[in-house]
Amino acid sequence: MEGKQTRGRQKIEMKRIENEEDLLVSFSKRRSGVYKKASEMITLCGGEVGIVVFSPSGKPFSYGHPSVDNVINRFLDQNPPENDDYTIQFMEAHRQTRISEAIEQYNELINQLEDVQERQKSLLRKARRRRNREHLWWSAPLDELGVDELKQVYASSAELHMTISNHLKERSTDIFGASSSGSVQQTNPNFYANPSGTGSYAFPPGYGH
Amino acid sequence: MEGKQTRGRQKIEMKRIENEEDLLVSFSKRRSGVYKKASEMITLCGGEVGIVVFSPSGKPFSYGHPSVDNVINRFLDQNPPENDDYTIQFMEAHRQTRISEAIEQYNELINQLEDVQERQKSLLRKARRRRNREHLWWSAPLDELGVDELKQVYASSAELHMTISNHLKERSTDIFGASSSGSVQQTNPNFYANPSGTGSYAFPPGYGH
DNA sequence: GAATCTATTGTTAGCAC
DNA sequence: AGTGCTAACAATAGATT
Repeated sequence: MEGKQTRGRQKIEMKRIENEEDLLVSFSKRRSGVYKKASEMITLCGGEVGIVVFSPSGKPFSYGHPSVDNVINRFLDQNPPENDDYTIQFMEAHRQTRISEAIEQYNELINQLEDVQERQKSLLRKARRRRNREHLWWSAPLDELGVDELKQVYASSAELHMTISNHLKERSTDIFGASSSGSVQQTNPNFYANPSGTGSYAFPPGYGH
Repeated sequence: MEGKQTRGRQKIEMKRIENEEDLLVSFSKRRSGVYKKASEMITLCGGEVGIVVFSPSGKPFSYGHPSVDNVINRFLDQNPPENDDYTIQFMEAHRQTRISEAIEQYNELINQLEDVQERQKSLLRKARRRRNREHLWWSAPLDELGVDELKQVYASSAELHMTISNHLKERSTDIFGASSSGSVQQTNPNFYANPSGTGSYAFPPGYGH
């Protein structure tokens, strides 16, 4: 019999927990703690919150009110990251690039296709998160483009057409009159983008707002 | 002189704070508290975290390690929402729709253009969040499509071409031989999507994982 | 491993700046 | 709108079941 039943809460150093087992337990507890804090905040003060957590082993968890997706989408909607934008680049590429150059870039892209295959699968999954109400997003810019830009996009759309045509030809289909026929044009689903930007780091473990 | 300098922390009911001023202070403090808890969790246990908060007044805040965007993107990447997907719909629309029907739908869309103008601006902002490495996302599906699907997309790309052509014509440009010339085709940037899905609610204020 | 316990550390309501 | 104070609450490390 000791004087006390437990040692109670012990002070711990704010550094990574060495013991892997303690670490896992602590992670689970503290994750719940974070959720609870967030929940209390919303209950007391209103507003919305979305939390995404990856465990040390990479397993994803989330909490949100009204829902994670809801809050995240609202956030992304309000935070156009900067100019590392797909659409901006799409438009800029066409603003600054002649058609012939665009075709060149397109050809480069085709050569890179295999290299980015894995990445594209990821992107496809990302594309999946678009909601019903988000249809037409890439047609929206049309109304905001000037005539010159429209011309460029026009050329680009032709490239898309051509790309698909090539896809079809490569699969040896003859739907459009084998490989000849008339109206196929130069096509590109998209143009060029940066080498692969380094993620912009924002907040270190030290916290702020 | 009172016996005590302050009343210290008081117990409060877990319901929305009535006094608006107290509410704002509490929100600010508790938001910091949530950040700190998350920060400690990451420091102690590793892993990643992203938190997005909207204040009662709608102002956005965020905290994340390594960065909000980084974690959010990783999360979205691992959580393909379901089948409310833009790309899936895009593909499905072309899988299930004849070309003539697609054109019909396209015409409907044109008529709806003004109605969805505001929404499109939002979508444009969303599109902006695409990163450099995410270029080509909408060409990615090409490799995963069957021949029949490709044919549909081919028709769709033609519609896009036509759409742009119309845009140009409406602006009375004569770049492509005025309004006649040869290679313009039916075009549609995209097809149809659902009326405007209701957001899927996931987590009520009660928390879980 | 997840739930429970408890002494102890950590968080924060109310108030003032 | 954020910071500092301090007493009173609340979260949790370590141990147990």
